Amino acid sequence: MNNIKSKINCFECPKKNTCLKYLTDTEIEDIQKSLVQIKFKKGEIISKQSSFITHIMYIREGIAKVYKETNSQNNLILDITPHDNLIGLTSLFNDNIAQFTVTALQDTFICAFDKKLIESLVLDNKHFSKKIINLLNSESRLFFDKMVSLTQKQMNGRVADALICLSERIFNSLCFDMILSRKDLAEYTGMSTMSVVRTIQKLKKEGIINDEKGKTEILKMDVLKQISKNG
Amino acid sequence: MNNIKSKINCFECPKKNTCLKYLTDTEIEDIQKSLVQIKFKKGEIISKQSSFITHIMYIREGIAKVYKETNSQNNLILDITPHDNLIGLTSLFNDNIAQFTVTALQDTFICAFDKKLIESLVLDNKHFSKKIINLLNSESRLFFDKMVSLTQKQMNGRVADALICLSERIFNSLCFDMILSRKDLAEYTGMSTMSVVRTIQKLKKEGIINDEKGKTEILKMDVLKQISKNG
DNA sequence: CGCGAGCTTGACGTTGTTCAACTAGAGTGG
DNA sequence: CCACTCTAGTTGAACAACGTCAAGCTCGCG
Repeated sequence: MNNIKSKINCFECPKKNTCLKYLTDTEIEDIQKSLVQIKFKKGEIISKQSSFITHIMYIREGIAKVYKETNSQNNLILDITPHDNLIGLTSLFNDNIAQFTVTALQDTFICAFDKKLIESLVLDNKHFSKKIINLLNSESRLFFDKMVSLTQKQMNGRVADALICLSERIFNSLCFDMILSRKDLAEYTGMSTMSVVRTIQKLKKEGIINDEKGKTEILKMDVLKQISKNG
Repeated sequence: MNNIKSKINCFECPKKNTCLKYLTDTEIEDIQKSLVQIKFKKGEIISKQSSFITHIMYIREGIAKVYKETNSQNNLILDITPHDNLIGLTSLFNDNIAQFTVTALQDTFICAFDKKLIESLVLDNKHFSKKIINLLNSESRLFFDKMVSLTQKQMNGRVADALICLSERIFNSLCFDMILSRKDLAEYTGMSTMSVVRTIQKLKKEGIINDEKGKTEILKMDVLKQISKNG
């Protein structure tokens, strides 16, 4: 973890239009004042379940995993969150205790906004408010779909869903770094690590994917989609 | 389904403080103007997945089940929603296609508010906005917990969770009408109907619950909670 | 009385987990 | 540079959990 000494100015930020699009210049100035920028190394904890939430975080660069720590040995990975996304929105106007842990899957660059400030912006700025509610609801939809995947599909389908998610939502490419360990994949799909291994080996043998030295390539996306559909 | 001829006046509504608490009198008047009140009989569809959403619904009386219809035979019941709750909030500032089907588990009395009106109230009224976001986020938390239950617990734990939910969240009583069929319970817990039956029979034999003629009683809540905790 | 929907039960097959042993590669210290 | 350790990944065999099939049951209802 590493606080950035020379803060990037929000007005000059190349991400300005992604993240601050709906804010006025005065509002961006307020953001700028309270802004904290932090770099996290791969594997580091960005936010810990049950701790006090003071900030809403914007992933400027990198990828994070968001998961519930449960009493059992296995966690449940709720979401893999790529750059240009906000983390912690579900704590808005709710209690300030983090509902999940967030860690960096790659080196990750975070802009942390004061939660109270964001809350007041949501109340004062209609465009921002609209966007935030829209984001919350889009997120909910992803979770509903994930819930269907987890309850209705069996191993092949769930692993296929995970791979499709990585390819389409996270990397936007058929070939990508396998940033998730087998155990991560297990916690993401609600399976055991060994079952994940076996399922992936099968997909490899059938020539549907390739997976070597941390690089995964989807060779037959159509077949993978079919597997996802059939459960 | 039955449109109410003599509309209940919002200002005289005994539920006024639950539902319209954060609105001004002028705003309540607007609500009143566009208000549609509908009675649904047990089993009737209140809102159908994939149909066009025009209204946000308030369950004035009754209980509804909210579920995803999937390609498989089995649906996934996302939530059992008791009276004094809003349905359809996840469609706010999102597209207008219903993401799930809602049916009445009991005779249910709905107040349907124009969605566009609600959206404009959310943008214009800070207190209301705050409350709506709070509701959305509280709902999300329930879903996260449900997801943990579905993925990490086995049958006993999941059935225990369902019964505890009915007792504590829906009926607020250890003894309640079993409004869910065995198939409903299966779709709520992600199990097969037969497995639900077997699990419930076991709980009965062990004297933890009683279940006769559509009435369910939790005899040993402490044991049930233990089962829920142990998975 | 007979019908049908929902519930129940047992036997059996499938799916997925667990345990244990083994492998490969990365990092460490001498 | 080599031995050593450590972790992640892999594999097979035994086992448990859960679903499926088929049959019978119950109860409300016409």
